[in-house]
Amino acid sequence: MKEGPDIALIGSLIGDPARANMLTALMAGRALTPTELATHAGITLQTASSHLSKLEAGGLLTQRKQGRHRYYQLAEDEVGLMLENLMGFAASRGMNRHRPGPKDPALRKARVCYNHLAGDYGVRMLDSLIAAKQIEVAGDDLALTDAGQIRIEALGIDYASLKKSRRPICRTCLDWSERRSHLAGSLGEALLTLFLDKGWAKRENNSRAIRFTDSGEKAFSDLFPQ
Amino acid sequence: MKEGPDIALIGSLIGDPARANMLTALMAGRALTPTELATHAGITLQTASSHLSKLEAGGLLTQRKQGRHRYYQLAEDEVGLMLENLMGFAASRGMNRHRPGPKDPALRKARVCYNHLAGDYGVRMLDSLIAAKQIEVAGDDLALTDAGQIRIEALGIDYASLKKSRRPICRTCLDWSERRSHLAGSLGEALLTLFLDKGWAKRENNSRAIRFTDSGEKAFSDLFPQ
DNA sequence: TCAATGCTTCGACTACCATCGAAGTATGAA
DNA sequence: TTCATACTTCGATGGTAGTCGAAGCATTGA
Repeated sequence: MKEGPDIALIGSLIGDPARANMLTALMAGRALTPTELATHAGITLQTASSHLSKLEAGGLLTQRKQGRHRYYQLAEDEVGLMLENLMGFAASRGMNRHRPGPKDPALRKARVCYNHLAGDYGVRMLDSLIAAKQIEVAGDDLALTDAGQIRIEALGIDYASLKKSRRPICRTCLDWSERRSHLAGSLGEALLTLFLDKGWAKRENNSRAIRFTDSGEKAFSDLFPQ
Repeated sequence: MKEGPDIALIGSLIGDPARANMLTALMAGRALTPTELATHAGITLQTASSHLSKLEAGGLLTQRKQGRHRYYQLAEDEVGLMLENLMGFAASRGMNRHRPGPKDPALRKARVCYNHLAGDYGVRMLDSLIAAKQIEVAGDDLALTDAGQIRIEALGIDYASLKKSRRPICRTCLDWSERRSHLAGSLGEALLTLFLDKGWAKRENNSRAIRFTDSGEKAFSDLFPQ
């Protein structure tokens, strides 16, 4: 056995179906009680309690007591991202139980993935950019075209500062509800920041869902026609 | 409860320590044989074979046959990325394997690895041989010096027949309980055989543990002082 | 043809863990 | 105080998966 991070520990935590169901339920972002999570997972409260303490000990969940309830939620954003990544991978392998993606329609429509836009809107945005030849596909990689550069500068995004960073400007990120790629990288982040700054959309609190305003919907459709 | 990609399936694949070790070993990018992977994971070939077919069925690995060897490697780049992501997460949580290796103290002290001596005693033996300049370290490889050759012949090991074989005489093998190298190769095998033949040590049955007799302990310490 | 090597399959064993009933603890309400 | 709710802990059970020995199959080399 070599040195290195213990992926087996995390794997075994996620590997139990009951625990995986609870984690999936918690990915909507809301905090849930053991009773709720037990029904999500189809197990009794005692069993759920045992699972939850293991997940907490493993650093995946935190709990807070409130009256006689205990609320569990994902420990940090990082946990949600790690799970999202796993789900994307699983979905790409056709490892679906029933219907991929979050149950919550709001999450399915638009949500934060890492720091960029995911969900139906995220996929549509990338499709539209490619169709307009502002982003080019080269194998698994994406590249911003000259037209694309002009376009994002017109939107008020500082291309020079994106270029300066070591991070890739455009990257694909597999969307686990849509099973298709959306736009990640520093440009993905800059675009989401733009939407939020312009007031076109805002994050739901305690959730990774993003809600577009009416004017935001319109602006988005104009910018990224289908 | 039933929607969403099946992260439990992947989790359980990664969740077994033996499989996690194999995957970690394969993250270097090279294709490895079942035999190699078995030693990496510290399990027998049979067990490794069973794990490998599960990993292949799960889409994490592919194999190709080449002569009488089978080479396993990560199925696609995506798999490596997913694992890297997991490792990054695990590392960020400080989830490093705190106590690697077998629980059983006897196994930790001395055991068979492949066909040579591993565990604390295995590491000590190699250290001692290097300190006595009977084995030379050259990068990842080991070489028997002239002094070493004389020494092992004095012990009654037939150097000529070792030389004849195609197998390397000295090889390093990473010790999964000690996290350091011990001596493998035909010399490693010959030395273990010597210990067993002289009655200094014997294999516990139904285990890979090796138990040294009192006289064997003494002889070992004389031969390989710390 | 025979022997050696590399690997898989089969069968049996064992250890672990998820599971749930029952009992115990904590909080809040009547 | 007494009861109800929410949850945890304990103990027992059962199923499953990891493990290895033995045997079988395939390839290579002599």
